[in-house]
Amino acid sequence: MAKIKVATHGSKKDAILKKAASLFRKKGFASSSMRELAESIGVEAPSLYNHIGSKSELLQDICFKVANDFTLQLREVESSAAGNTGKIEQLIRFHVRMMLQSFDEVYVSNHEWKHLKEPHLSNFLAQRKLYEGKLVQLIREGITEKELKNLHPHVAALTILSAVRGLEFWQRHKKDISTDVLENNMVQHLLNGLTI
Amino acid sequence: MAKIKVATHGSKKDAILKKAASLFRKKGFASSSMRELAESIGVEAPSLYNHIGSKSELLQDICFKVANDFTLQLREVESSAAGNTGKIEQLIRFHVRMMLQSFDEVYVSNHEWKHLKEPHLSNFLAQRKLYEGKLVQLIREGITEKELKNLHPHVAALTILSAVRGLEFWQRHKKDISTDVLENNMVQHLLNGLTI
DNA sequence: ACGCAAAACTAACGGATATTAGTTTTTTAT
DNA sequence: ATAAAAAACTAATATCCGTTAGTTTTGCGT
Repeated sequence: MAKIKVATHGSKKDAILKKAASLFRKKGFASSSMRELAESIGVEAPSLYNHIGSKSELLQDICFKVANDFTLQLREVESSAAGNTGKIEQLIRFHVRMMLQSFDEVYVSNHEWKHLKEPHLSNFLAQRKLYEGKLVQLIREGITEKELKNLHPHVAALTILSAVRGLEFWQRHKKDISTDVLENNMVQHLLNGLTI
Repeated sequence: MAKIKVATHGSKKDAILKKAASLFRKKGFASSSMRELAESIGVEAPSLYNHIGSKSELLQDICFKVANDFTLQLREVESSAAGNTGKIEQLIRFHVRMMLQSFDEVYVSNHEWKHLKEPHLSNFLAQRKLYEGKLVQLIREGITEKELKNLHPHVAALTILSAVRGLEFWQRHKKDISTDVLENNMVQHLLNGLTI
């Protein structure tokens, strides 16, 4: 009866993916049913299968879209003229923007990846590990070149990645503060510390 | 046939809770079945109900045990003689230790609380909000008293809490580094920053 | 206006789930 | 040793899930 509403320049699958990201974020992948997803779109569950292959495929598409965005940005940062500290700063700012602009998708990618099926699960984890490794290397070089304190590079990388990830809790206060100020605060805290 | 193995000074329910925390962490609450849990203990699923009320109850017990531990520690820190910065440092160190010593439970509390049923869900969130609020207040006072940089207190609190939370990814490297060094690294990074 | 493809629908299947009921075995207390 | 209580078992129920099959409706190109 009802038809799937498509945004301009978006396929029906894209419309489904958007709703799926929202549902998966709110209820978790395993607790979200195709019937619920269909209802949120205004259609019966089997109708979805005219546009998608399976429930798993939705999760894959969401997770890898996010992972690819970050991988792409990392490449861009790496080829920039900035120093190590500057590159790290660029990455922090990108994470902040992504979290605010694609909240549902980033959240799902961060929280629900463990429900990916093989071989996608392994691919995803490998991509994450690669990303993390590159950041560790940036920090390591920063330490070598006396830009950064001599902290354990893995711990520092984890601290940075986790801190930006924590912006998922920021959604409620979104209107209190602009994206710029938020970026600046995170960069200031993570690079220069909290104490005076 | 088989009996539930109980640790010294622990009830059978405690033994179940320990296994449940491990299972829920690995597979997520919604994707963990009572049959799986029973199997990991070496018993049939219905036998569990001689010791517990429901699957939900397991999650509640895990989440509130962790929440209470943190709330209790917060009270202790508040009544200490340390300054604001010192109190924040104590909290960071406690988070690190909790994450390493009660990994499964803290992880489940952090990731699976959304599957709590009312009124427990509301209680849990209220308790978290209270905890977060107290930390924000510590930071606010630190800023007023010129101990801390003038950052947005909410953002700083979120950064700290998220960073320690991120130690869940540290499990793989656990043996690389001692708890003390890890604590020191986190405190140093979050309070004094990464740059020299 | 008409035909065809896209996309909606209804009905249904096989399987998994938490939990209950009822029964048997095991442990504990006297 | 024996009775009572605790805790295991088997069987079963009702519900929900992802997905398929088959059918009807919709909408676009001619």
